[in-house]
Amino acid sequence: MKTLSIKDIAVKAGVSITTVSFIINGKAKDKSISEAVIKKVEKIIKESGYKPNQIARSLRTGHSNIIGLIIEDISNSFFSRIARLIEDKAYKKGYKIIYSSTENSVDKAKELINMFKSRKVDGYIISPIKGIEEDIQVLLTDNKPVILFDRNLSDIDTNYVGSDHFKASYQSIESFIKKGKKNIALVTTDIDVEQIVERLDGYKQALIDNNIPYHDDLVVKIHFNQDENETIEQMKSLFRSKEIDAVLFATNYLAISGLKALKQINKTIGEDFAVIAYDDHEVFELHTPSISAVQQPLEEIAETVIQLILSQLSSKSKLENQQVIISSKLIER
Amino acid sequence: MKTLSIKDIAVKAGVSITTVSFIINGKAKDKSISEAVIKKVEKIIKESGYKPNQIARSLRTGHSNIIGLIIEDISNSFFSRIARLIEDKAYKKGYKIIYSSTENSVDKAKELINMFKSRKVDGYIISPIKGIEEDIQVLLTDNKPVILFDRNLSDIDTNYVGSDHFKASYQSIESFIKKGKKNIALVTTDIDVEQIVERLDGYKQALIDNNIPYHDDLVVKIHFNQDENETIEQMKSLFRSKEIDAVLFATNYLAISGLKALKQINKTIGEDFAVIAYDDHEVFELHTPSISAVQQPLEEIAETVIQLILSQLSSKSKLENQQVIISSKLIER
DNA sequence: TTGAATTAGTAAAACGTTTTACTTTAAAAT
DNA sequence: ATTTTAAAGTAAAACGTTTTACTAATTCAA
Repeated sequence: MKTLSIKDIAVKAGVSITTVSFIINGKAKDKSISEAVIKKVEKIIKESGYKPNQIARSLRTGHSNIIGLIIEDISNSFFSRIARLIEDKAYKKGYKIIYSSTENSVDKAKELINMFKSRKVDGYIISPIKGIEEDIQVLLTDNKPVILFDRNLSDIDTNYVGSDHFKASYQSIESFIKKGKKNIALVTTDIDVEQIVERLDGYKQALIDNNIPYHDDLVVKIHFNQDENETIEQMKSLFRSKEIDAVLFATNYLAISGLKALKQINKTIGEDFAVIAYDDHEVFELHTPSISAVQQPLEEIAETVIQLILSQLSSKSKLENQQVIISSKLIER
Repeated sequence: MKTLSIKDIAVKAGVSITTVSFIINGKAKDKSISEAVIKKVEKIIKESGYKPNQIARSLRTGHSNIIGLIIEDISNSFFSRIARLIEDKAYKKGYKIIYSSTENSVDKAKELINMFKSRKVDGYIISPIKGIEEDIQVLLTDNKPVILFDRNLSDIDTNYVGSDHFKASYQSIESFIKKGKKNIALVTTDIDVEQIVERLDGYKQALIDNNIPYHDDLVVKIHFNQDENETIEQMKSLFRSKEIDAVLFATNYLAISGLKALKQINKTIGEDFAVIAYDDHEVFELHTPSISAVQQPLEEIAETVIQLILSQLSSKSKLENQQVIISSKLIER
């Protein structure tokens, strides 16, 4: 069964393609198509189950009602939750989301942007990595709405939604210090993205402000994408060799690996060993003892992102760029 | 800056559009375009950064190199992990994935199928729900490759990849029985999908085969999409009111809620109260005590799905439908 | 009663590709 | 010296829409 085209409908209704198109797009009134014709055509459309070919439509109009979402890794719960929220909200406004993971590869990120571009997505929501500034700039000069989230790119002047990573990190370390911790470690990753750097800066600054010397060897940078077992080994050696009494994990998956490491060396979390994870995760609430975590307000972030992009999409004139910083919450458990 | 079209390239190179098209599509040799022209055109393409408009391409060719993936909920780690694996593998073969969540709504699922259809995706990977049989059948009569996974639809004759839910459930219950458990509960959901039904059947059959009477009130069906707190309350009343010594959770998110419930009523898992979760999750490994789980072989499932769909896509003739059942593993912790 | 305005609708161009069927020139075969 | 074949390339149709500019018929105004 050949799929129906607008032409088939036109023929069946005995009117022109133009007329059908006007009716489909709600412009019938405007273009003075009679009520009778409208009814007749609509009936035929309903009965036949005709659905306009969006590809043809996009080719003609230049837009797609699709928003591209580029994230680091959909299997990371932070991103998958954000993605779900964004998808939900976009869907309600008639937009679809295509998403794809960069896995922190600059090449893949560039490729994704190109793919989205050649598929004529209407806007971009990107959790960016360094090295794609140029590509994003091209989108901007092309007048495409771009919203960065989670991480900012300082060289790029566009919209950004994120939380205050510096502050959250700073406060986490301060909470350790208030509890009398002295040897506070930071386990982070080696990827060079603003949000990770800020977490490191917050760590450093909190130490300095509290007259605790900063020791390079208390900061472990785990190679992104490395095998988890290796990560666990690295952490075990950190936890064993140093007199650490507290550790901040800069991402939730690092914290999870960290918990595994601690379990393996039978080190218990408690009075003399405190832990905070960045980005909450179900594991932390259920862990015994439960684990404190920096909780980013996912719902708010998603809401802001989608609201920003939709207002860009609907406004004909270029809106002013906005930087929205939403506070994180330290959930002490 | 207007975006470049194939025509711009043709003009710049002083050749016809046809020639450029042949070169782009690697048909230059075939169509006897001289080496010199090929080189020249390729150089211009490289320098100008021209990327073919995929929309126009799709309109003309009728395919998109996009595979649609329809799942229940991307924020569920089972699905997000599968999605990531599928995306990865598809990507390597030059296919992109568009995914979207149904949230177990028949209407949304139908809408998604329609959206994918009107966007001319080349194939469909669907974790289906009851009520969309007709829509899937339409895809099939339309000769589109469809792979169902995780759950099968018995009315539909197409490809399916999944694990043996009946068996895994059966074995889980048997393992309880071997440990001397007598009052074994099942916490499941009320959604009417084959995979959930099979888990219930496995539970029942294992009891029967071991001469343990089946009690209706040991099976709790949690309403899908209901607020988690309500779920937790329901579970608390189950765990408190009955003399239960073991419980199988039919999904990982139910198990997580269950663990929260247990924590709230201070019931500890151990000698006289055993737990198994269906679908593994990081929580279970790290929980104290760690929680046994039925582990579906995600990698294998993803691999099989993608391999099936790719072979369908590349073969001109209709291939025979395959039902691939991959065994799950009960991880005893 | 004529010209203007309104109503109801349509023909055809355009979006950017791919692909079929064709042309022209040169080389090879007879 | 003619015909055949091969090499190198191109014109134009087609994919399914949207949209602009148009026509024809009717009504209205003066």
